[in-house]
Amino acid sequence: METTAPTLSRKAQIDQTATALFRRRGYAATSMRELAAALGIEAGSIYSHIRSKEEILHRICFRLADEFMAGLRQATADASASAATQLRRAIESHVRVLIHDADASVVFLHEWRHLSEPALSEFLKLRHSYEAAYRELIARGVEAGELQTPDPAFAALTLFASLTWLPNWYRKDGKLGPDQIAERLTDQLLGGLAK
Amino acid sequence: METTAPTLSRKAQIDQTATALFRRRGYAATSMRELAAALGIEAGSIYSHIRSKEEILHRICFRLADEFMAGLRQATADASASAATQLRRAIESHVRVLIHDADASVVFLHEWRHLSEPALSEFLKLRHSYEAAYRELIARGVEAGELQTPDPAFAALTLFASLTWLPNWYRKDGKLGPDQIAERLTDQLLGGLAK
DNA sequence: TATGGTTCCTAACGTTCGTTAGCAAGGCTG
DNA sequence: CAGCCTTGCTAACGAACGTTAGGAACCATA
Repeated sequence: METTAPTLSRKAQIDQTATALFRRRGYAATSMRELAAALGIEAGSIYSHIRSKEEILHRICFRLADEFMAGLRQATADASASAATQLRRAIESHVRVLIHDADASVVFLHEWRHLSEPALSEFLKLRHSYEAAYRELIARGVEAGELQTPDPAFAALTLFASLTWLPNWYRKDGKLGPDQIAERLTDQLLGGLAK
Repeated sequence: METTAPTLSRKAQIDQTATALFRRRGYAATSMRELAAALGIEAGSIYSHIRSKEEILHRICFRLADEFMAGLRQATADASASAATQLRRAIESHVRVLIHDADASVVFLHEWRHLSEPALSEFLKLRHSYEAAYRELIARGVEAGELQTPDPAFAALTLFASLTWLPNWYRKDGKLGPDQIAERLTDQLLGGLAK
């Protein structure tokens, strides 16, 4: 099981370096020669490991989509938990992914538009279903009286906004951990919260 | 006064078309030939009106910075108003700019990083002072007991997040106007609000 | 009727882009 | 030791990039 890891090693290294560059400079403004220089090799050499520049972006975006989706599924797996609890768990999971994979998350959030079809449509479908699940979670919580908010749709928007903005200010050495951030978000945006 | 308007007409048209393209495809991914095609002319012709591609971006970013700054100054001009009232007015003004100049706002929010020095540093300084003013406004409101929030710094972050996210969902034909959005933001993010 | 400003064209410049072909060195596995 | 896989190189391809030069209409004002 450890024997296949070195096989993907260089490719994973390319993904990781590209992720950092895509985040800092943007996908379109990052050239393959820049990426190669950051890796200490020549531009042509990259193509021994990947098929195209967009393939890297594709891999980043869909890997993160998988991580976010998996977190959501896990958070909502326990059907006996209240909607508010499921929501808080989902937010916690989302924040954890954002923090643990910060560079890739930013690429996922902002560079997906440079995907070409049909990957673009597939990506947008995933994103839509993810957001819809959150909206439904909030609606169920409000309906059950576990959450209070004057406008559920508006609360959902504010929630996504805060989650998307998080990588802009989060510092690893800050005083807030994932759980505390998730708690604050839930409290601040959704009034009460039933355990 | 109307005679100088036609003089700038073509240049303004270039700015406007470029703004829409920069928003949809990103600055780096938008070519001068694309921009020319959208204008119905050849690429070289653009340079009768502008000096460089970056000059367009520069003009967009700093024009919006001016608009946001002017709104903030106006909202805080009345020193006799409470901090909470000044904050609500500032948010209202910000939302109004976002909605009225949606394309340019998105470019302002996301494409500024493609500015080169020294414009980049100048831009960041403006942005920092703008955010600092909001943080101070919130702090003053909390100190005066007009606003309630468990964590003022966190509330400021959530506020900027919601404002930045707004162009992503706002539709002109939606049911919420600028004032209602500003009111909801203030209420949702800052507990009570003294008139 | 001359002049100057605005507008746009064609043609091309030098550079950079993503990508490919062909080859070679090194290491692991049979 | 043979073969394969990984890794990287040099050199170059065609395309696209931002930008410039030089010229030509058009339209206003003097």
